[in-house]
Amino acid sequence: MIRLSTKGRYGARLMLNLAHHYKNGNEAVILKSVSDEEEISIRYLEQIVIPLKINRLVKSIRGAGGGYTLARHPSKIKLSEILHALEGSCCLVECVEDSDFCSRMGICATYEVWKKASDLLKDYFGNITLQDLIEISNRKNTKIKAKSKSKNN
Amino acid sequence: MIRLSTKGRYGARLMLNLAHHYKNGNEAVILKSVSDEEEISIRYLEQIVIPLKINRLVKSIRGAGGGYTLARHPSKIKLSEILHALEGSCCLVECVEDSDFCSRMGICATYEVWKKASDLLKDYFGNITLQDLIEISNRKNTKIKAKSKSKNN
DNA sequence: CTTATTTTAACATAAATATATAGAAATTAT
DNA sequence: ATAATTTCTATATATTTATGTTAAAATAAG
Repeated sequence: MIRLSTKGRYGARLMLNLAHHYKNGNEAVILKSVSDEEEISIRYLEQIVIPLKINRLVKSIRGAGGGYTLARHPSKIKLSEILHALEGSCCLVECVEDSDFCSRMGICATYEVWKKASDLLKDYFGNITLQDLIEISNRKNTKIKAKSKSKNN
Repeated sequence: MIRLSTKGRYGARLMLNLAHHYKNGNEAVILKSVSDEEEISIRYLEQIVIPLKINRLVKSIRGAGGGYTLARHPSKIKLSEILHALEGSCCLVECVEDSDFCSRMGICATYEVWKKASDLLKDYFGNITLQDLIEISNRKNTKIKAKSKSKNN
């Protein structure tokens, strides 16, 4: 499949969840709370958060009262950075980033196509920040609220 | 990873190989020859060719003198059709095609983003035919020939 | 200062899926 | 019949996805 791995998808949701809690002085959020809200196994979240920390997208605070926070303002974190941290790259096929991966690069017509498709995605994800996701999320939520309100009337 | 599976990649190369042999009355090509030329395990090609046949992108001719041929002219076969046959879908994440996949669709901001990214890819692959790949391939080859020629002079 | 609690961090393991190989039966041309 | 080739089924290996267990660090309470 052309598929974004669960790491990339769950990681994006983890980051968006932290972004939602970013206001109010950016208090630390524990993974248990993310796990409950996003319905993702806490054990799996623990693994996902490691590369995010290594790539300085989140900060960790250990011990009681600790948790995780975004390392920067949501508007300063691009989706492409998150995916890059979690997927190792943002490209569709390995041969696009690692020229040693396949010796046929020079003659392979499909290489050109995968390359351009990867660039399309990279551009797209490079222009979306967590702030954008928050706004999309808010729009969706207010729509839902409006709907359920009109139902009751 | 955001990754095209080997099925998709190998399948595209298999189809491109058949397309290269399409001229001359579209003679049948045996998988052994594809395997040798593309350096892909023949056993694996056997598995990959089945969905291509089911989706009527190739025709099979059994027995001695048999092999596989394209079902239509290369200009009439889109890359998106090949990927769809092999990947089941052309989308980045399952929730985009299968609304039962995730109950959070209504509130999930990331859904919107994966959806648009999937559409980007779908559009891109929907506008590339095997004929286009042949032309890219020819351009690449003549360039290589020109280079090795100038090296000798 | 000691102990208990909260939380991250690290390591190990299990389950599911994707990738790849192997053997042999079925079909067809000669 | 015989050789060439697809087709089917089984199996092996690697990678991804997910869970479980324990250790380490920081804080809070007494």
